Amino acid sequence: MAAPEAELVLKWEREQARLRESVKEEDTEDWQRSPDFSGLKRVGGVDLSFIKGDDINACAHLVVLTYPHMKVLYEDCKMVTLNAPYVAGFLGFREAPPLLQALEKLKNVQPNLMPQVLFVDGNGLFHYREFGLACHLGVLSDLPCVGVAKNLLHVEGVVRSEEHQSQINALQKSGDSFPLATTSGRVLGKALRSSHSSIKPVYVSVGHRITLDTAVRLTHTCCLYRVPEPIRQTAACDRQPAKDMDLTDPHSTAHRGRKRRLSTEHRNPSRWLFFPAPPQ
DNA sequence: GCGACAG
DNA sequence: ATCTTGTCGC
Repeated sequence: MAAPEAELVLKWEREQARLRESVKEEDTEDWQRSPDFSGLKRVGGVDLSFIKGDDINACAHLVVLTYPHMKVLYEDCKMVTLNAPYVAGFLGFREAPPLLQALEKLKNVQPNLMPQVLFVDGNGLFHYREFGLACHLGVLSDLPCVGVAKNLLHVEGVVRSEEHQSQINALQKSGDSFPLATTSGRVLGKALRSSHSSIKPVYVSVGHRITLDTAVRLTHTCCLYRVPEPIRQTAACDRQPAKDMDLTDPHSTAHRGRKRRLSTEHRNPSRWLFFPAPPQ
């Protein structure tokens, strides 16, 4: 946990400022304008998973699901060695490279399965310099991206205060949200109650080529549980059982998530709004 | 000045 | 990020 090199941080800040100019905060796709997202067929999710005492080796995951049914179309996980340390505010420099490689591989083996939008585990514009991991991946891949963080990053005045907690308490039902505004008034993201069964919100922000309202609406429709399915399925690396305890094997039990189970009993009720199924 | 701070 | 164990409820 050595202090990050000041010189490196300065270089990273310049790079973020440069790439920030390419972020598109508008809905660039037709399906984004549609009330029910008709035309949207594939949603992707990316994430990195680690093992207890090792923070330089990780498993890079990429999954592509059907929309709106959230069935797995493609999944890939690969062991990678990271070159940058974790420094809050600079996640992109650590995680973007291997995730971009996974997208590149998909483009080569199954270009027809390229997702139309990518869910990223982390923030987008809701960031110190308005350039979180979701923006980083968005700009470098030019794919529409949505940032979804499970924990609150302390950005310009937005902190875990009593005020913030009371706003969370006011989120009555799945789909409710409140804006995350800077001291200067700019709304950088929204806290969304993504499912009926979880009180803890998820923090949604624009990554690239999408509007904040569209990002929040889309995130809500992709949630069966608190975490959007594309990101959640990323942890389900439950395929062939590992032969030995080989940590370089992405299929090792150390990287294996829980099994998939999509029994209707556990689904998010408000999600039925988008299906020809029973209400509440 | 010190601490807080996505994954 | 990751570890940790059971428990209560639909």
